[in-house]
Amino acid sequence: MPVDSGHPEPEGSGLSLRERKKQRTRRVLADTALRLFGERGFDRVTLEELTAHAEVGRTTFFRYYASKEDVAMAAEGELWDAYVARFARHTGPGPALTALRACLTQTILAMPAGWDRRFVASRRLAAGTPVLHHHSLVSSMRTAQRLIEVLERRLDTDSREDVRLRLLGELALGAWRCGARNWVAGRGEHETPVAARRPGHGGPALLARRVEESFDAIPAALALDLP
Amino acid sequence: MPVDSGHPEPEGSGLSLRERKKQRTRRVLADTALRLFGERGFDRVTLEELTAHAEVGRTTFFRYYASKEDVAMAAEGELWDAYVARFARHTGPGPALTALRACLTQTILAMPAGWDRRFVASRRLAAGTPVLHHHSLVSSMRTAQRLIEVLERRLDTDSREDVRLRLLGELALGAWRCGARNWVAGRGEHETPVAARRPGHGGPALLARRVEESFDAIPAALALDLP
DNA sequence: AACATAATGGCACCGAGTCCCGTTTCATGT
DNA sequence: ACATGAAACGGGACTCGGTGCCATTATGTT
Repeated sequence: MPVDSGHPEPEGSGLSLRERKKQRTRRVLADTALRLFGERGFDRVTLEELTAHAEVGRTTFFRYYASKEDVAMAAEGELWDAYVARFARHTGPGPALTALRACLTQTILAMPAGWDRRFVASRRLAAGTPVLHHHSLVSSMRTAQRLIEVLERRLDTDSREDVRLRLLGELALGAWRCGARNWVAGRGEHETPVAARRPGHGGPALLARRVEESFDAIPAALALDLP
Repeated sequence: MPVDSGHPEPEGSGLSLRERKKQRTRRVLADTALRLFGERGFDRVTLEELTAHAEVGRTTFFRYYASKEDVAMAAEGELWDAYVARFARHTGPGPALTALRACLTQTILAMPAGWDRRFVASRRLAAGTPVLHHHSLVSSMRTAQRLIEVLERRLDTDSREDVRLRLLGELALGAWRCGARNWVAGRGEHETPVAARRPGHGGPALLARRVEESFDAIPAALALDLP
């Protein structure tokens, strides 16, 4: 869809009028959703109300988002698309886990301005809404699957032949979940500087840091002893 | 609920008549569900039909299972309950990952007879039904969470303080997912003996073996190199 | 200006899940 | 054996997410 055909509109962001309208509708839906859900709770807002506020028909909504959960967690979806794309582009020898890790932090830091605010709003919703939390888990697992498929192509192997591929994908996203959880909780490895103010949780930089810390902890986790 | 109060029924499995009837209804629902879903597909069977075949009211169904997905994946739920219970009981020093691993394989091997057939039927359904696959992922993630809570109590730590706890929980269930996937696919580390006949997939023993292989592969996965 | 195509939104429909409430079935004490 | 209280049951109405159909409108093209 984002492929450029004839551009009759030299003005704007280089997209056709139709494309710009679609982008705009998509944004309006996501923004209104985050606002309404934040105000009154995910399950106390019906799609009827959401689409009314966004001034689109109910039918149109489903042409932009696959489900009510989907629009609430849109920010996460954008991160995963960017992550998989980056990892697929990434070329270079070295440890696979390091590559997975580097691509993830780079992706986080490269997300467009304002992304972190939308993301943290989603996470806040998910914290109090089981179905949203589930949606988040599933989307991260789907990301692991997509990473594995990239690895399979790169190494020309089947992940059923070599269990290591799947383990790596699972592990990378596991580390992400640890890091993200600690980020929204406002807790760090050692200290949480006062600078980590509530609303933004310190921004993408701190999120990336939390994820790095989780990756760092992997060897120590394997060695953890029970008393 | 399974606590023993006055037992007016010395006959049977040591449960009251009411309790036995409930167990029976629960089984009937799960069995009919697996049969109908297997015959015509998960989303081509309505709850109306399911409850009609099981001869219970629609209302009653939801007193036994939380959702349509839940009854389809009941076998998995039983495994997780048993796993968490065993790990909570498990006492003994040593590497935590080893304990998680041992408890999992022991739990698999200790599941009641016939469990593996129901389980493999569930997995087969899930393979062709996205919502069931999602349900499976979420229930394994919830299990990781429960294991983490056990670890927290054991070590008297918060998993936000010590990222290693969460990483371990994630890793254990990640290894499970790898092993289970290879088991249903009928693929092994090196070879798949002819003995691994289709329907039962070699039974719990082979499943446990696949999971062990996944745990074994963890160090090698961390060291995997990209060309 | 006329045409082709894509997006829109109204409408009817399906089915999962919740709630309420009257009825039935089991457990228990006399 | 029978009465009583509690628990399970099931019918029916309701909400709401999600799908399919189709006429209408808006955009891009010639």
